[in-house]
Amino acid sequence: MAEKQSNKRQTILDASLILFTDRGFHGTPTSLIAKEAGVATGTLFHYFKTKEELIDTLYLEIKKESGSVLEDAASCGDSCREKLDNVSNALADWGLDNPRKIYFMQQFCYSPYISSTAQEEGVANFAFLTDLIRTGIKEGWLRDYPPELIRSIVSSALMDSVLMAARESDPRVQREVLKQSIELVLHGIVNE
Amino acid sequence: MAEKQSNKRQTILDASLILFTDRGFHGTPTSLIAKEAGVATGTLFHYFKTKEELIDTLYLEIKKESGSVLEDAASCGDSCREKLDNVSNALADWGLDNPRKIYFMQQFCYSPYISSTAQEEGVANFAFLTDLIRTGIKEGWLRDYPPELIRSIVSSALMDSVLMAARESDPRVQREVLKQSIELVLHGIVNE
Amino acid sequence: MAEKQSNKRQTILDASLILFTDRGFHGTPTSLIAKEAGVATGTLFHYFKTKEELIDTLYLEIKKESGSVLEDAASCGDSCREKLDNVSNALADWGLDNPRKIYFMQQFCYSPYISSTAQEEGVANFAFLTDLIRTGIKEGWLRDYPPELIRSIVSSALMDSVLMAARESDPRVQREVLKQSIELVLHGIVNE
Amino acid sequence: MAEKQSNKRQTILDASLILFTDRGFHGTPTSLIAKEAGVATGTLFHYFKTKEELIDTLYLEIKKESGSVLEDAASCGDSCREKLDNVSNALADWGLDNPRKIYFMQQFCYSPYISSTAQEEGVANFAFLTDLIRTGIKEGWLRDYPPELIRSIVSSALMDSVLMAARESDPRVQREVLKQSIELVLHGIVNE
DNA sequence: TATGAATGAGGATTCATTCAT
DNA sequence: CATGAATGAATCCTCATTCAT
Repeated sequence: MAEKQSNKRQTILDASLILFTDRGFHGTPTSLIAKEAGVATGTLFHYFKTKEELIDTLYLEIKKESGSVLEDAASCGDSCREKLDNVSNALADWGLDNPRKIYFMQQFCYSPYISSTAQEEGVANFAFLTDLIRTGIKEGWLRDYPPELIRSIVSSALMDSVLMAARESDPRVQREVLKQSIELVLHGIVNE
Repeated sequence: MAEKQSNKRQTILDASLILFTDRGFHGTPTSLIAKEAGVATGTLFHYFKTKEELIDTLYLEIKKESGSVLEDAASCGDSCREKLDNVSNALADWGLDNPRKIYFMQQFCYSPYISSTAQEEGVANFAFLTDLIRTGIKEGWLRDYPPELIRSIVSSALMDSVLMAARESDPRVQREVLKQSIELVLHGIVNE
Repeated sequence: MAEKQSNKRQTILDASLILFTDRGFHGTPTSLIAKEAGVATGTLFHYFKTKEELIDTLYLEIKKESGSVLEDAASCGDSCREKLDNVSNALADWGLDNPRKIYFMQQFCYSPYISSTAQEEGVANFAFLTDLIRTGIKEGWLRDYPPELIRSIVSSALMDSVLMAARESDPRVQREVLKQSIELVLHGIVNE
Repeated sequence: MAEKQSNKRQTILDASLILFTDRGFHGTPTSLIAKEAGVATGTLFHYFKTKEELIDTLYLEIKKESGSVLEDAASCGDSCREKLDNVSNALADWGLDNPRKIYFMQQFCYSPYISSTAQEEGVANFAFLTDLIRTGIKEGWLRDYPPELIRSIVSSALMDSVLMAARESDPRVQREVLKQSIELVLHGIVNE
């Protein structure tokens, strides 16, 4: 009932994620995306006016998805501290399930390929994190540093760690690597 | 006196760094690099067999330069702790002086555009950092976590911070941002 | 009515034959072929993945056409001797009508430009000739020499003669030259 | 005393013959010729003003060499008939010793790459053959056909045969193939 | 003579995008 | 909605040739 929209659109986005992370933007012709998605080249341009729009869309959808995953995690905690722990763990879980999405964000977040408007829109999905940090500082258990800076450091360190962990083959090792990363990073920002 | 060798090679590398960080690999035709460097297109290919070789070379030279800057800083400290501080500060200083080089490394370090052999060669320049960390752990003042993981977290967090800082216009603010970042990051990895 | 398939492919092949025989492979840019054929450069590469594939295709189509012309001629004779005469005359007729095709084959048959697989495929179209010669030898009226050798000598001599004849302007002279060539060549291979 | 001219010129011509027959004109950059010849690119252009001049020169030298080999052979016979036999055998001998030179002539004699003046000059070296044939016709033992046509047929058939023979590995087989070819071809042009 | 760095016009090929069906 | 043939501007790279040393 709800999922009316042709599934071709999603098929194209799925194929794009794989191809872009494997071969980069430039290394991925639209014709190849269409072929892998099993549609005609013209069809791709029905759903996305240009290649850039396709890229932006994919970027935003991933940003949105990860943002809401983390926001859900935050809402499941009672204390602010607990919320931050939940968020960290949720990022680890989701990242290990979706390493390509993490890779995509890391690889291209500063890329000139992504339009700056998409860039800004994407970042907006994580505004709640800054708020969370701000609260933690007020409560005194987070060190008193610029919330934006804390958020930036935490997220870049954790995203990189997810990528490191994803390179391990044993899931137990993956989880261990991320657990340690979280400990290291959070230890840096809490008092005591 | 001594540096006879044609400077065109270096001119091409310099122009490439600016163009690549402004416009990305794909957005930078070799013809434009040649034009900006003030040489003929053929000359570019005289020094670099392909565009990819140019990219790899630039990547490796930057990795090498930054590696040796940090290594020099490390050698100027007496204690291991002092060495680590010096390295952190050196990264901040060099990064603020060469934000494009940081940007280049961040933007492309996982990029499919850079050959994996160049990737590996580049990483080798930072092996001494892992050793330094290992020593710190043995001495007891660094927390006992996998040295590779610590190095990865510190470097990704600091490089990101350099980029944040570089966006500030006031040099004083830039230095302050980086000072805070170093405090946050190091606090995460030392005991107590 | 039936030939729906875009005729652009054939247009490109036709233009190629003229240009290649006039200017050689190297002297014929793909852009010029496209222009003469009245299509966009991209279209040429839509039908032929590379310039070499275009060349191979043209070579093979000509070999196939000439092969089937000669085979048809052979099938129209009662005796083996008659078949051989028919084949010789058919080569003369077809050659005078299509001197460029003869020229193309002569000029490039051993050329490094044509892939060796195309080379072999092309030769296969004339296998029936060797069989014909073999029969003639068994019947006793052809001299007992290696059939392959006979075929090679006859065809190289006649093809060259077609080219000589084609240089004459008067069709009557052309026919006379070829009649004489056939007499000379066949006289060399028959007994008595 | 006599061989003053720098041997580099000859070295370049030697390298050219090998490269041109292996890779064709277009597939052989002047830089590669220079490298194989062990000289600088500039040196090549000291001896040959352009690439075309190099090609023409090589073509003419080969034509001249083969022409004089055949002319020498002709001069060693008493009767006209004997001369023709000697010429045929000399072509076979020289061809087997220099298959690349035969190949070069065959591959490129009609090529648009060779200037038409070089073409004509080259053919001039074989004028004596036409005279020889003309004499043979007058003497009555050669069939009365246009001498030019006879010469053309004989030479194209024999050159092709040399190439066929050269593909054989056993020298004995090579000689046998050529002996048979000569028998076939000459049988076509003599009376009786 | 000999060198080889430098040149830049030219050429094969790619690919985002359109549009008639 | 869907198709895929057609387009042609744009790009990477080659290579004959020059010239300062």
